[in-house]
Amino acid sequence: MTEKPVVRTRVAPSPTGDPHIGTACQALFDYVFAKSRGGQFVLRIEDTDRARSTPESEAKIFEALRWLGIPWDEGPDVGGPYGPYRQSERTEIYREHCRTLLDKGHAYRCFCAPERLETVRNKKRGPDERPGYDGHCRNLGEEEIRRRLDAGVPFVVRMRVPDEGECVFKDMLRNEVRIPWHNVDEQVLMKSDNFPTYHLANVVDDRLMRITHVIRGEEWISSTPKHLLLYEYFGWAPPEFCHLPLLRNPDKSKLSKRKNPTSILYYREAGFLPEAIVNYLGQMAYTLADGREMFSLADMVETFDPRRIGLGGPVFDIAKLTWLNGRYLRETMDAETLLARLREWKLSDDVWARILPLAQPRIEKLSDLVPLTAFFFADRPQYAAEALISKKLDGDATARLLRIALWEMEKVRDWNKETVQACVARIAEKEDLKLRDAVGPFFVALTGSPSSTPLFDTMAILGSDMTRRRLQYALDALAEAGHALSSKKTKEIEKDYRERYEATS
RNA sequence: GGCGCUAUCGUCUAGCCCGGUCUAGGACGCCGCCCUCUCACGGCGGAAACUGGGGUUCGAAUCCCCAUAGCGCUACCA
Repeated sequence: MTEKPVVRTRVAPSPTGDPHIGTACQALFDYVFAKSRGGQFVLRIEDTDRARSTPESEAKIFEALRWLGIPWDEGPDVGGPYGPYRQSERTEIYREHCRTLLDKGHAYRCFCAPERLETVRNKKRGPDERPGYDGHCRNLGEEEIRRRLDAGVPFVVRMRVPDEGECVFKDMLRNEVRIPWHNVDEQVLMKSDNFPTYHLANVVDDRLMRITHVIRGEEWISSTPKHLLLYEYFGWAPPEFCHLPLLRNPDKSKLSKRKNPTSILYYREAGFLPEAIVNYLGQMAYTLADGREMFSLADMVETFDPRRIGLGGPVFDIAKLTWLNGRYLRETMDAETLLARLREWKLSDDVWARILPLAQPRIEKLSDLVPLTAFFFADRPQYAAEALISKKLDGDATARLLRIALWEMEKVRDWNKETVQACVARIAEKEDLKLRDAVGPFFVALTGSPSSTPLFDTMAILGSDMTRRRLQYALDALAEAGHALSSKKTKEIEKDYRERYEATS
């Protein structure tokens, strides 16, 4: 009797920015699938992009998933038998596997300069041409390779892809997917910094970590042939593939922070409950057979049937999430529980201990306190859009300032009073504004009033996610008041921003 | 442009695999009414969808083909 291998799934986020609601959704389905089959769920950190990955972002992923209550059996923080679970700690493994491919002739070194690749990429290609790389270094002679290696010419390793035939694979949720090999790019496997790309690392790790079911976003369908080919090159049996539809913005495009709050931590700050979010996410492209709309993670595990996963990309609708959240608040807790939850959230002595020193000098009666500090506990402060505008800064200038601030603040890694102050000061300087004038719109956007607790302390307490969300709200308010940043205008600002801010940073 | 995926109310969806029971069901949002010291909750009701065209069939939301549309991928990002 052959024993069926234990079902193992994984979520493999890359720690570049805020923990994304889409990652949570994918993690949820991976988790539920594994658990419904008595299996294990693994968290792996894909930090092979060393330019963009940060430890702060990784920590936020743990925090967000833990807060949501989706536990992992193995991961960088808890360990496990197939570690390490952080790709940056597995580089030697990838290098070995890369050597194998090179030795077997399944991969080749490419010495092309980035500039050349740029040209190749931008060249308009005919319908019969392979996308991506043009195969320039595909058949270099031994000698030629040696010569460049000796000369220290930087190179990448690319996988070889057949010219003929097609890749046919079965997706758990779809019929056969057929993609002609001819349309598959000869992807880079090893970058010139000697780090692997997603494609190599992902296949090697899934194999070594005994992943049986790759449940991931639909955006990966077109890369699946590459992955399958790698399994074949290594002589490994591939796992099952299951591509989940992507969460969408209200305009149906892939869910993005441009158009929606996507940071899980923002939802926490705004007062959403983890069980409501998990429940709502479970409703994205999925329904329980009995039609229940309120269900827990355990309910989902108990009844999970992957065949009930729909394939249309669901729009992430905050209004409906809000309604569901309200049901949890009023139907699942008594006053005592609610109070405990409120304390767990923000109404704690710890938080008050940070707020009080800012508020005390500004009150004359005890009764002044709550009105003065209410905005700390709100999601969107209430104010008229005109309040954001001043003589020094008209509506358009304010919009520009806030837009730039949003970009700059994304880059603040360790969010505290000092870093945030430096950030705003830098913007004021670059925009040639006195700090005093620049700060006005921030006060209103963040606190709802031009006079309030000190800005930078306030920002530190609100936190990165909520601060940035409120700036976005302010931008929305300005847009409604006739100061919308068109996408053209935004592009102009962004170009200008990149030139003036990044060169010197 | 190329390749791929998808397609039921504005949104999340049931139904589709195993055609008739679908005058297409539920939920969010919206509107109206009721409850009520206000508001909210709750209750009741309403407007609102099978993308189009061809087949197959006695019969198609359900099966097939084409068109269209949306989305994704098309990086030394994942």
